[in-house]
Amino acid sequence: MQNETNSEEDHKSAPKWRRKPESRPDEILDGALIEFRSRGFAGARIEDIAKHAGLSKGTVYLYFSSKEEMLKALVRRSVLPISEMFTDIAGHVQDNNKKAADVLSQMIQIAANKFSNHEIGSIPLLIIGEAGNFPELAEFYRQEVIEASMKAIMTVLMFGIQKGEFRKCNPKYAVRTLMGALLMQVIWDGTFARDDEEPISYEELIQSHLDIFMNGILLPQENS
Amino acid sequence: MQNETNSEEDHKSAPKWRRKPESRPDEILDGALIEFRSRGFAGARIEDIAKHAGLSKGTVYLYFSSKEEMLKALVRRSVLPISEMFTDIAGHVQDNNKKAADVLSQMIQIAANKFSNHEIGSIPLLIIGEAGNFPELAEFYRQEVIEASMKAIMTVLMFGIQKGEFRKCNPKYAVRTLMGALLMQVIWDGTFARDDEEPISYEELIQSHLDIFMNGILLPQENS
DNA sequence: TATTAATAAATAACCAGTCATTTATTTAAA
DNA sequence: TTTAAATAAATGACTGGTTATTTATTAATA
Repeated sequence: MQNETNSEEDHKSAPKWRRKPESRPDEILDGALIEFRSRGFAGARIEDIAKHAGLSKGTVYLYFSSKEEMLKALVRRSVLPISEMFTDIAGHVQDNNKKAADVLSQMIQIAANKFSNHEIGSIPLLIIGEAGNFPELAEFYRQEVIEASMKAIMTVLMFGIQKGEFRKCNPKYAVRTLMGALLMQVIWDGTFARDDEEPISYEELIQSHLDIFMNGILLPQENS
Repeated sequence: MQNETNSEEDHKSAPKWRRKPESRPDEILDGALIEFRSRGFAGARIEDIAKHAGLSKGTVYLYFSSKEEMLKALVRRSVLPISEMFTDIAGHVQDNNKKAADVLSQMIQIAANKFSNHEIGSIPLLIIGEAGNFPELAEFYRQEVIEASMKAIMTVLMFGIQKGEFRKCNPKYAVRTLMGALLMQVIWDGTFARDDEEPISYEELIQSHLDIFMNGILLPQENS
């Protein structure tokens, strides 16, 4: 991640070389995530967070004005890729001639992929633990991640029902059936999984889950 | 918030001071749950917990030796009814001639009922937030609640497969499909639900969920 | 040198847990 | 029955340790 150093001396113009790397705030957030998750927000010590980034306590205040600001930045950082992904996919549903079931499968698989990344999957767990202290943050996450995701999924569900591909169902509840297993896996990994055991395979879980869900929601059809 | 007067005779009630009732530890735990959930374990103040029970700080130490002890007692209190319930039900599966699907439905409905009780449903959320600080507690909950529940459900699933009632599936994953929606609802209620909106109906959600799940897992049959 | 980055030390709150003291209730002597 | 110990329950000021944030100082770069 180093920029080309001042091998080419340029005194006045060009990108200024700084010891402060661009990635510094990100590195601090990485440490913050680790500490927030393992000690809780109140229990996490700034000094420990700094240590993860190879800095001393005071230095993190050059990048974040407070502990709370770190938490907010952490959540913000995790949110963008998710909502983008979903609205993007949903926008293409009606255009192509894919089956709704395939679109749905694809969405869940992509989501599973995202959330299997610790940096993204840990955030909902953090919010669950801190929602009482930071209700605005929980509300933000609800809107930007959960409701955006639900909306995208419900769109496809309704589309599938409309087409006669899916049985009639209430998408408001069906979406919870669909997302629940994924959430459960995220929580399992971040809370209950032990080091000494074979981890649950996201891939197999999602495959099994989609198999049951699709079988449960598809209308029996002669052929297509 | 005054005491119900003593059963024996007493002429005047002095509001300032109350005799130690048997229920006192439970009242303290109720307050602890509220504070732990809204501030996190580290952020919760003993004085606030005490206030919920109408006591002063020092008094809670007559009942619990430390904050950590309160947390442990809180989890312990919530655990017993759950595991009892499940092992009890599972034990009766093979005896009667119910369909596996009906047994499963019943189990999920009973579980939903239990977890819709705030005192029980809040505990997994608490553990998710504090698993890093109290790994033994997370492990305890995993074994006593999650694995006990999973085991009971998987028993019924395997029974249903064996009977030819259910399609072949891997119970290890199917149980996650089944429990996930319930977990999602618990988290929704405890983390993201707003006061200004119609709450999601457990009953309707579970009905929809079971409908999809059963439809997804049942073998098509002529008649029964 | 001037400026920015980083640090280490200092400050100011905060709060778990303790304990000397107060208050209600019970016991039993008068 | 009245009254005065004795006991049980509850209190809240206080202590000690911890840590977020600020400030003074040093180091590195342009």
